Amino acid sequence: MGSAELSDLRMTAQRRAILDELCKLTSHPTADELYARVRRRMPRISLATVYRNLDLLARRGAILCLPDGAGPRRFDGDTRAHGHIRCVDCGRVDDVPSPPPVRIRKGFEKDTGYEVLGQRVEFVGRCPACRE
Amino acid sequence: MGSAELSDLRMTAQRRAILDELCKLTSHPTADELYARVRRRMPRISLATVYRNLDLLARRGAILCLPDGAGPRRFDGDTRAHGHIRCVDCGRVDDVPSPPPVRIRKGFEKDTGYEVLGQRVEFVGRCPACRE
DNA sequence: GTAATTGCAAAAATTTTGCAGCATT
DNA sequence: AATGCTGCAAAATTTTTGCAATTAC
Repeated sequence: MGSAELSDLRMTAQRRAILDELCKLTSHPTADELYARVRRRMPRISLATVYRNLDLLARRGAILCLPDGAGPRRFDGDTRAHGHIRCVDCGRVDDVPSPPPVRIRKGFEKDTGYEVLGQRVEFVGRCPACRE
Repeated sequence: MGSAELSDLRMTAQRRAILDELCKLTSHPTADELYARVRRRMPRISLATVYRNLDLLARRGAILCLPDGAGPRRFDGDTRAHGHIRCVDCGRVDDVPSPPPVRIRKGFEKDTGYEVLGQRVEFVGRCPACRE
């Protein structure tokens, strides 16, 4: 949702449905899971359309991409500041309160020559189900 | 290198070569790039062996896996505390000084039920070459 | 009307697996 | 000797792309 630069995109029914379903979910779905959901409303949509839209939306900051060390990427429709915790065993991702932003040392931007755009903090752990 | 639990692994020539090349590189290579390197010393090694070893080593914390939003995963042989900055345009990853650890609020562990094992801070930005 | 977007199918890219033989412990 | 590991080839998984038709602007 929200404040991102979507004005250069045409709002098709498919795009709206994808965005809508993603924002409705709190489960950080993979492209395939989201496809299954959207297909219930729109049976003829293709997986390629889901991928294409997730890519476009993520590029514009309208959604978040949460890559994992293994398995498919996950996506998050909630772009408000918040952190994530990911289970090392099953890959599940949950939200955690917004971690305080890490202060960037002046010198590191100068040393690396990078223009810094943002930062991500992610915790890794073991979820309740996998702790047993 | 170092302090990880490798005692349950047999130290084969392939494993040693993979670990050695990865630790020598500071470029956070993909599995395929690493394969190309190791193959110069050991022409008959297979890509499957590289993947299998990267997986085993990462699981034990002997190396780090740095998944990206798009494209293949990258790996890091340096497990000492340090952060990363990734270019949004070309995917290149560089090291930055160790960011201070984020203090975990007591309640969030209790709320989520997760056992917290660690945390990752990653900056995103635009590298010198892509800024032009 | 124009150009972005779509569905479909096919391909590409990335990663994993089965298996028989080999090597480390 | 036992069992983990390897190379090879094949498969599985995940993601991207070509193209003609469709649709938003």
